[in-house]
Order: sequence, then C-alpha cells, then structure tokens
Amino acid sequence: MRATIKEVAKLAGVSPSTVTRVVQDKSTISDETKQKVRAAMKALDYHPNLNARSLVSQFTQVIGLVLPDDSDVFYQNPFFPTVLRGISQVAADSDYAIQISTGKDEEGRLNAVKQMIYGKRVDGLIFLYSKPNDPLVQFAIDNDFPFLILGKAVSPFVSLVDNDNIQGGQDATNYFIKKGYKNIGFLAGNKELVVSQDRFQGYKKALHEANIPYNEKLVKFSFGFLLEDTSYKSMEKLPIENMEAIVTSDSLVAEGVLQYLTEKQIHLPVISFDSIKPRLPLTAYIDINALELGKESFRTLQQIISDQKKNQIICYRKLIPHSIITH
Amino acid sequence: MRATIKEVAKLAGVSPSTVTRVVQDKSTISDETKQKVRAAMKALDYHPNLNARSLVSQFTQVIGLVLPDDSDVFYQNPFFPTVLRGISQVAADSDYAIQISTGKDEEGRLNAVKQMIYGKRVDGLIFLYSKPNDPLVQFAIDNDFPFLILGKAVSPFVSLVDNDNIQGGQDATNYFIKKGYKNIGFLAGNKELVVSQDRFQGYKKALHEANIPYNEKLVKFSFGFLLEDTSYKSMEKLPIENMEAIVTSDSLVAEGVLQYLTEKQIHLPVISFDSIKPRLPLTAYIDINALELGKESFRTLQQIISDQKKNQIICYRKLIPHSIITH
DNA sequence: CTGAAAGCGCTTACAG
DNA sequence: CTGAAAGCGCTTACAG
Repeated sequence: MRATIKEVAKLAGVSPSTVTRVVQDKSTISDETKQKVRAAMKALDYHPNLNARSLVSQFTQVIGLVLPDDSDVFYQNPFFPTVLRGISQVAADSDYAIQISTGKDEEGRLNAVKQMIYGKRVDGLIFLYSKPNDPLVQFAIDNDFPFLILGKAVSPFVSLVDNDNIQGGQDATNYFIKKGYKNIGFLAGNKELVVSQDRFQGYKKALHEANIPYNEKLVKFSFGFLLEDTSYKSMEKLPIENMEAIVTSDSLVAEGVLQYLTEKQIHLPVISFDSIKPRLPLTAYIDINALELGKESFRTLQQIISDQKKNQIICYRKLIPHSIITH
Repeated sequence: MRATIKEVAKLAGVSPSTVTRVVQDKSTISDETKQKVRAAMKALDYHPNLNARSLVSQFTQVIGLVLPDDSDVFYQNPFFPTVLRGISQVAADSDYAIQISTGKDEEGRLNAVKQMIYGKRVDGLIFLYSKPNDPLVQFAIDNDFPFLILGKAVSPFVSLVDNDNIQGGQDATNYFIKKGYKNIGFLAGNKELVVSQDRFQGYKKALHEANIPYNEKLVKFSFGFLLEDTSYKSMEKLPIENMEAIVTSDSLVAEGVLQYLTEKQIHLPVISFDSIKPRLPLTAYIDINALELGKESFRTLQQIISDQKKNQIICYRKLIPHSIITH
C-alpha cells in the first residue's frame, strides 16, 4: 500500500497539516521542518491521493476537452491533434491533466459533460467545436461552469480563442497583390461557415484597400462531403484565362483546385490555409498556428477559472496571429 | 450548492447508506424505498461527487490513454482519432471517462503517468504506441498497474490488442494471386518495424502457399521522414516491366508508388493498408479496422482491471481481423 | 511557525 | 430490508 500523509507526518515527527503545508510550499514553515518532511516523503515514496485533495479543496487540476460528434470530419483534420498538443504542453507545465469527452451523438456527449461537471471531475472545459445553440455549451452556462470555445463562437457573451480569419484572408490576398496581380480568384468551402465568410471579407478588404475592383465572377463557394470534387467543378466555371492567382480558404478546396490546374496544365499561383505544412504544391499558405491556439486557450481557461474564484466574470476574446509561409 | 447524499436521505426519510444502495441498485432494497429515494434524488437534482466515491471505493471509472511524444508522426495519422473514437464509444457505454497524457519528452510523459497512477486518478492505462524498453510501460509493470498496449508489443508478457499483420500481408497478396498474377512486388516502410516485417512475412507466406517462387528483386523497404519520396525512389530500382501488381505496407509508401506510376504513365494495380478510406486511387486496400481495435482494447483493459480485483493475472493477446476493400 | 479538530461526501462492513 | 458508525486521505480554519 501507498504511504499516506499520516505516515509521513509520523516519520517526520510533525502533524499532517504541517505535511500539507510543506507540499504546498507555504512560506510559514521553517526550512528545517521542510527538510525533515521532504526527507520523510522521499523515504516513504509519498504521493498525495488526488481524489482526497479534490474532495476537500474543491479543485481538481483537471480540465475537460469537449470534442464534436464522432462523425465529425474534425477527426480527419490535423487541426485536432495539433491543438491537443498545444493544450497538453501548457497544461503539463501547470500540472493539469486532461480529460476528454466525445460520443456518437449529442445525448451521449451531453451526459459525459454532465458527469464531468456534476461529478466535480474537472475545473473547466474547452470546446473544440462551435455551433449555434449547442446544448452542451448551454449546460455549462446554466451551471456557471468555467469554459471557453476554441474557434468561432456564436454568442457574443462567451469567451473564445480563435484565429483572426479576416486578417488571414487579407494577408493571403495581399501576398498576391504585392506581386502586382489584380485578377485574384477566391474559392472557399461552405458559405454558411463563419470561417469562410471571414476569410472572404478579408479578401474583399485587401482588394478594396489596393483599389482593385471586386469581381464576383472570380469568387466561388463550394460545399459538401467531398469538397475536393466540388471545388474541382467550381474551377470549370471560373474565367481562368483572365486570372493571375487564386486564394483558397482551406486545403481540401486547394486540393481540388490544384488537381484541376495540373490536369489542364495551367500554371496559376495558389495560396491556402492550413494547420500543418500541406502535402500540396502550394505557392504559399497561411499557417493558422493551431499549436499556439491550443496553448492560448488553455492559458485563457486558467484565467477564467481563477476569475471565477474571485467572483469575476470576464469575457475573453483572443485572436491568435497566423504566419504566412512561402516556398 | 449541489445537494449531497445526506440531504437526499433526509428528504426521502432514509439513511445515507440506503441512498448509496439505491444508487447502486442493490436488490436488497425494497421497491418502495427505491422509489422514494429516486424521487428525492430527482427533486434535489442529486449527482454524486465522484471524487468522494473514488476516495472510498478505490476505483475511479476513468482510464488513461498514454500517447507518444508530441513529435511523433502518430498525430498526423488518421489511426489516432479513429482509435480514440473506438475507445470512447465503448467507454461511454460502461460509464468510463478518459484521461489522456502526452508531453514533449519522455520525462514529462513519465511524470504525467506517475501522477495518474500515484494520484489514483485512473483504473488502468492503454498505451497507444510501443517501443522497446519503454520506461512508462516499465513503471506500470513495477506498480502492478493494469494496462495494455494497443499495437505491436515487444515483451511477450504484456497484454496487447493488435492487428494480425501477417494475415493482412497474406490477404493483400492473395488478392492479386487470385487474379492470376505471379510477379507481385512488395514495398514497405522501415524494415525495423514489426508491422513491416509481419506484413512482409504474410506476403511471403501467400506466395509460398501458391507455389510462386519468392523473388527478392521485387521487394524494397524504405524509411525516413518523407516516406513518399523514398518510396518513389525505390520504384526506380524495381524491374517494373516484369511486374503485374504491387503490395505496399502503408499509405505513405503507396503515395510515392502511385506518384511514380502516374508520372511514368504505367498502369499497375496497387493494394495498401490504412485505417480510413485512403485519398489515393488504389486498386484495393486492407482496412485495419482501427475503430474495432480501439473498442476491443477498452474491453480488454476492463477485463484486466477486473482480473486484478480477483488477484488473477492473465496476459491477453488479441488480434483484430481486418477487411479488404475493393473499388 | 505548528498542532488539534472538524469536515469534504461518499461507501463499507457490522449489526439487527 | 435498513441504519449507525467508522473511515477513505486529504485540507482548512482556528488557536496558540
């Protein structure tokens, strides 16, 4: 059996409360006592029972990650593991553990979240997806439970960490404008998605600031399960002969675009967005910096948790800068 | 504040221990009492504090997932999310939560695992990677902590759930043999990896059983960070003009192979292995069934955990069948 | 600078 | 079929 705090106290000749204070490294304990206690902890290979600690201290040093439905394409996306790495790196530095929750359907996922919150298993939640009127987010709100959304959030009263997608669209477009191009196409995924809209807005902003007239014939939105295929087909409707470059809003779209260009033997510079180095011969891409997104979301959640202890409610809205990578 | 078991007991007019028994649905409690207690739980929106429960009952209903180093290519691989989905589906059915642990280096990961085991945060561990003399696995062994390895394990005294890679290699090769081909190439990744070796062994076995002489000129192993590129180069050394089909051991290798074939305008059937439908025009592929791998590994870990309660030690070695998918 | 006491919210024998 | 008591292993005021 594992040694308990009592046995350490006994061996060190102090009370259990003193051992706790040494573990917490309180400054009120004399160095002499600290040394004695630490020696005893070492001798007995003492490690605190975290369940006991959580029970009394009301915090767990665990955060929960809420993933989307099992069916979500999210899992095929390198964004997920990269963000996970970012979160876990910073979490490890703060001695936080990570619990994850996913499920086949919304009901199962809601139950998992309830279990975490009701069961007092986690101190806060990060949602790795976002959708309007999500009952899981609503549940956290109703219970005054600390959380944030990593990504585009719908409600304006919710904390979030996200990319600056407008700026991203602008930067991508400016990359071509600076080369002197004027006829720049824009191909995106689902027009309903905030991310598509934001990047599109950035595209228009860049054109506007450069006094290049906006030409809607150069713009297409695609959607569907096989985004590569629909994007490929969108290409056929564009006046390619008049175009000098293409901005695409994500790698799946870029895949369709590049396939079309390769087949038709057309050379046209293409820029896209991704969270890892894309396996595509792009002219350049906007690295959305998923690692930093993960790191910052953990730090922000920590902030929210400690705010709550002080009965403060602050809504954080942080935008993570991206980088442009050229080859 | 959340209602406690005492308040439920009071409202229902029973003792706290009776409430516990109702929660556990013990058959010794009368239906009448059960109904009273359940009504009280509902009225007070009672949910047990899981930390208190774990403290006394010595189990947590949480399992830990040990991931490889942050730097591991593993994260770029669809295997990881798929296995995670499989594990979490079955875990949810058994009311288990999942804690994950990763880190930049081995030391950080070892600390995370120590925290889980010493802190009594999890009931068992699944390792999602495998390597010789892993100190984390050794730590679990030294502490008699229930665990299993998902994948090829090195030591023979360790429980594992894995693919039958020999059978897989054999099935892939037989797919072509049945079509009447005799000159079948085999291209794999790193020869040091058990998975490459096993699939290679299956390949040879299939040839042998069909009385087709083994020709080492048709076999190449590649390795390195950019497996597509090395595989591409391997193709140049093969006597392609004499070949009728190629078995590749993974999708990255297949990518290099297919690129070569496309560029040289050579038509040659290619089969590969993957955990999701590959984004490549393969003739067929062996679906390694990562979802089932995840599910079975959770079930097996549960078995190991309950074995330990009975002081049994059983070493499980389960091989999950794959499927062959043709287009 | 340190200790004794009380308590966090459960569950588990024990007893009837 | 049910309750009273003890205890899981910590931490937190309180007191000195």
